[in-house]
Amino acid sequence: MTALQFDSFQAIADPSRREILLMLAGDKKSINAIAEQFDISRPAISKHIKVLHQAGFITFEEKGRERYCILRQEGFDELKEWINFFDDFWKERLSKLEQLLEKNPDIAKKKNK
Amino acid sequence: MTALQFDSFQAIADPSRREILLMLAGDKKSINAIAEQFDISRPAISKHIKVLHQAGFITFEEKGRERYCILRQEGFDELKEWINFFDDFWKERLSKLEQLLEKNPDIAKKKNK
DNA sequence: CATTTGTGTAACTTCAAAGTTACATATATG
DNA sequence: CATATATGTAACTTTGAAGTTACACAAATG
Repeated sequence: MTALQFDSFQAIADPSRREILLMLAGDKKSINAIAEQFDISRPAISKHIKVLHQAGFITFEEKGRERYCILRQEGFDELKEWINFFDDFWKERLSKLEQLLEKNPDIAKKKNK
Repeated sequence: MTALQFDSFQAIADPSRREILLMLAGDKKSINAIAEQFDISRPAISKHIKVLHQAGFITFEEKGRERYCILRQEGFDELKEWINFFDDFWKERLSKLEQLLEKNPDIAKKKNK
């Protein structure tokens, strides 16, 4: 893989990684516990975990030889802001339309050319 | 490319495609008008547009030989729901903590072991 | 009608993501 | 201490995403 750098958008592009995040919303889990739920090999999961960590979605809690993965709220911030931008865009567009209709109520009446 | 299928998560994983979406938030734009803003070739942009369309982020408005790209609100729904799921998760977690603190106000006091 | 313009796509190349197996290492356990 | 367990990682393979160039074609324009 040689993951140079993963931003949050790339990190969640992979279905397995999204699946892992969902699992961790239930509870923190060890790498092996996560790997058990998948058909792919344990090292493959290990790499996915690494990507999620680099992208800021999870932190670790070492417990002896086990490493527990824990969801990290801040990892979702970039995505949330991105979505919010477009959300605001739609809202603004709607309010502009409403203003327009308020001033020109006749626009609402369908005109055939 | 031979894009088999692109879900919305994969669609926004590419920086150029996110850039295109931002551009379209300003106004609808023809394929060429979009391509002009990028260093990559026009066919490359054409493919990105195709992906964004397949993923539901944009629609087209044909105008003679020009094809205008228009942002489509529904394209963002899947992402929004995904983010909302985790948002709710954090909120619920916070409210549970608050409930706990309300019943056991002494937990808040730092205890050294 | 000939030419220019806007776009789509096929064929190809390159590169990195995602998976694998094999091995290393640290901790836990009998 | 020997073994089992949990994990990381190097080396390698395969696949598909992203880019390119070349070409096709329909619509606009002189």
